[in-house]
Amino acid sequence: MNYPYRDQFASALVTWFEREQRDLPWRKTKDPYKIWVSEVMLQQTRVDTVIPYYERFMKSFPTVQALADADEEVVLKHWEGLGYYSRARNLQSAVREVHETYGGIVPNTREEMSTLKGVGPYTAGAVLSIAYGVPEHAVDGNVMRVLSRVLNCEEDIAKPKIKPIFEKAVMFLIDHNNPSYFNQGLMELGALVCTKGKPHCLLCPVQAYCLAYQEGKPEDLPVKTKKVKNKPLHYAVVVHRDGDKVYVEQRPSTGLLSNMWQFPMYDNFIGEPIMQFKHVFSHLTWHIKAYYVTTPPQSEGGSFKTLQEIEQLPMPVPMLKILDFIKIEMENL
DNA sequence: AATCCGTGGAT
DNA sequence: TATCCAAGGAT
Repeated sequence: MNYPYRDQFASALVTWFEREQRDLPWRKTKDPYKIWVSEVMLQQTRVDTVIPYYERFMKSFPTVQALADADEEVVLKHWEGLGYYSRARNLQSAVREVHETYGGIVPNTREEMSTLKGVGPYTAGAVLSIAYGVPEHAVDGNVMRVLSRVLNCEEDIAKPKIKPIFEKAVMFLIDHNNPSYFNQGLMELGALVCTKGKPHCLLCPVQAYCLAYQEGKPEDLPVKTKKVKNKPLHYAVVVHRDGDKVYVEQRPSTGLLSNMWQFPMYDNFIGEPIMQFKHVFSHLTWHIKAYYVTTPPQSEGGSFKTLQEIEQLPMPVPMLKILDFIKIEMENL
């Protein structure tokens, strides 16, 4: 590293974070378990979205033991609407591992943490630094963007080989007196000041130490290529009704929306749809036509349940839309 | 290395 | 409307 502002950068960043940090629920604690839960929820998910989920989750599962003892279905219900549902299953699996193998104490080394399901390089570093004060890197999307500017890196940060470079950079820059505030400061700076569109350089505490700013083109960074093609899929979702009960089934334990509940999905169906809409995922789009029938389902494995029972089951957002519709429909019977 | 895995807000 | 993408990880 030939970056000349190491100590000044770290000092200015930590001082700024002490003064400007947002008041967030998970910043009221140093409980490693609670920090861990927050970090998993925050993966690829916005702060404002996470807050109510985090509050509700902590009321129901305030400790490692509480989450370890919970039913998976109840945990998934708490995750409903957050997306990436494998996070919830992996988190509970890992928490059970901590409960059984580590006596309920979240391990404080990267080696041990990294063995836990759903804990990757970022989450391990975040928990270690924030909860335990261990000087470990926690490089997320914010940090990639901030460092690409501070270090004036013109490489394509979408390339997998770049991230380890920034992890080494953090280990070089990190404030050993306050790894927690250094890492959080880096992320907070990316969220509030060093934003992706037009960064607010006039408000930046490390403007004087930013190589891209010195070059006069911080808004041209980072360079990031990517193209994800979204594949359209057409489905018929059929609501089989028998009296006051409706047929629901659980999705497989692997793949898209694993273990979530749904109304049966078919490639095609004859009749007049009660509603139709599209639901966009990261890499595919469901084009849904929903149908209402009083005939038995073709599929097996599910069962007829009342709406009150169905409301207790974790369902993905597109199924919740259909559920809302038939709730109104069946109230009028 | 490239894909898969959700959702909703911002532009 | 289309695109990006937000405190990533698993395969």
